[in-house]
Amino acid sequence: MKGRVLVVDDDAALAEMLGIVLRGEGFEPSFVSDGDKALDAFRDTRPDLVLLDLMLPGADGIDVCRRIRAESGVPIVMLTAKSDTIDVVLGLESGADDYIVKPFKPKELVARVRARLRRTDEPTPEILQIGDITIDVAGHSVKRLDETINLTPLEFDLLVALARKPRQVFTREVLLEQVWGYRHAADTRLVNVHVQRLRAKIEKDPEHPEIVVTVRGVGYKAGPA
Amino acid sequence: MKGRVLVVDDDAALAEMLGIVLRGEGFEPSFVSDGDKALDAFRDTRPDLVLLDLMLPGADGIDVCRRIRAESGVPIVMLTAKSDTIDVVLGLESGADDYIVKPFKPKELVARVRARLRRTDEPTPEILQIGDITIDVAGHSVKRLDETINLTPLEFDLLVALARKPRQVFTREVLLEQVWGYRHAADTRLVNVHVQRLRAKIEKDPEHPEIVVTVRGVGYKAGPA
DNA sequence: GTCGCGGGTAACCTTCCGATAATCCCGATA
DNA sequence: TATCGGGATTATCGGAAGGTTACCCGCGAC
Repeated sequence: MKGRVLVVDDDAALAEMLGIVLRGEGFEPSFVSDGDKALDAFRDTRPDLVLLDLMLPGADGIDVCRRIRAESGVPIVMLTAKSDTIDVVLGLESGADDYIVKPFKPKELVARVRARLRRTDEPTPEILQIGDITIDVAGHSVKRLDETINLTPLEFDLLVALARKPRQVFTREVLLEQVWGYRHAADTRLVNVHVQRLRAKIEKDPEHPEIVVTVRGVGYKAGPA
Repeated sequence: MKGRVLVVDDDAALAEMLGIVLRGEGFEPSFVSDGDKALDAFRDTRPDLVLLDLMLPGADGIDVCRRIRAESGVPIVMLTAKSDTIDVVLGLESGADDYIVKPFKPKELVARVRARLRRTDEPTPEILQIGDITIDVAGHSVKRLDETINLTPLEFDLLVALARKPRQVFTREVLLEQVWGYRHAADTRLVNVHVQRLRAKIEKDPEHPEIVVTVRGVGYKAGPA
C-alpha cells in the first residue's frame, strides 16, 4: 500500500506522536508546521495523503485545503480541536475527505488514514496548467484563476489535446485526427473556426492570444515560447 | 458489539450451518447466493462484516470483493474451497482482510469473525457534502441544512455515486453500471429521468442545478466547477 | 381486491453545438 | 501599391443531446 503522508501541524508534540504512530504502521510521514509552506511541501513530497490541522500559523487549514484541492485529488484528513459543526462543514466544503476531532486515539487515526488510502487506488486526477488557465481533465472543467469557463465538448477536447503537450506545435491535420477522429481530411479550415471560438472564451485578449498560439504556416500550440 | 454479517455463498447447506452458528454467537446474518446480487445486498443491509465464498455463480468472489472494497472499508473474510495459493493471493490483493479454508471448524470461523470486527474501531462515518447538501451514507439520510430530504433508494444510490467523487464527471454508462448494475446498457436515457427526479428533490432551483450538474456530451457530476 | 409508490419506457420539446461556406483581414513579396 | 496566400471572423442550418412530461407496470401495504 502507498504510504507517504504529509502532516501539516504546528503542535510539535502532536506531530512527534503522529510520526511515531504512522511510522509504526508502515507509513512514511513528512512534516511541515507552517500553513504557508504547506503547499510547497505538498508539491515537493507528492504525498498519498495529507493530515491537516485546522488551526495553523500562516494560511489556515481551510485555505491550505482548498489550495491543495485545486491542484490534486489527494485524500485530505482534517484535524480539528473540537467538534465545531461550522468548522466541519467548512472543512468538507473546502474539499477535505474526512475529519478527526482532537483528542483522538492513535488507532482511530490510523484506521481512518487506511480507509482513505484504500479507496485511492486511482492516480491523482490529471490537472493541466497553461498560463493562468487550469484544466481538470476528469472533471471536464476549465478555470481562469478560480473563474469557471464554459467550453463545449469539442472546444474542451481541442484545448486538452494542445495542453497535454505544451509548446509543441500541432498541424491542423494532426488535430483533425486526434480531436475529431478524421483521417486524411481534405479541408482543414474547420480547425481555424474552433480555435477562434476557443480563444474567444479562454484568452484575456483574443486579439493577442497567449494560451493557444498560431504558428504561421504550421499550426497551433499551447503556451508561449 | 455490532453484529450484522452478510454471507455470500451458493452452498445452501453451508449457508444454513453458518446461519445457526452466527446467530448462536449473537450475530445477525443475512444471506445472498448469487454474486451478481451481492453488491445490492451489501448496499441494502450495510453489514459490519462480509463472509464471501470465492466460487460463486454470477460474478465471482474476487470481483465481488473488489466492488465492495471500492465503496466501503468493511471487513471481508473469504471462504475458499481448498488452500489454493493463487486464490488466496488474489483474494487478499483484491482487498479481503482474511480467508478461511474449507472445511473449517465453526469455532474457528467465529473466532476470525470476532477478530476482524474487533479491529474495526467503528467504521468511519462517511459523510459527504455537496453544496449545502449533507449525506450520511451509513444512515441513508440526506439533508439540506438540517432539513431532511426523502429520497428513494435509487435516487440515494445515484446521489452517493456522484458525491463520492465530487467534481468528477460520470458518463451515463458508468452510472448505469455502478448504480443499477447494468453492464453494457444500450439505452442510457433512463439516467436522465432519474437525474431529473433527483434534482426536483435536492436542488434549490431545479432549473439551475448546483448539486448534480450536466456536462454536455459527457455525463453528470456532483458539485460545481 | 385496490391503493400508492417506485421505477422503467416512450414521446415530445427545447436548447445547443458543430460543420459549411462566404467574407474579411493582414502580412509578405514584387 | 497590387496581389496572393494563410488565417480570422461571421452567419446559418441541421441534427444531436438533454429536459420534461405522461403513462405503464410490478409490488407491497392495507
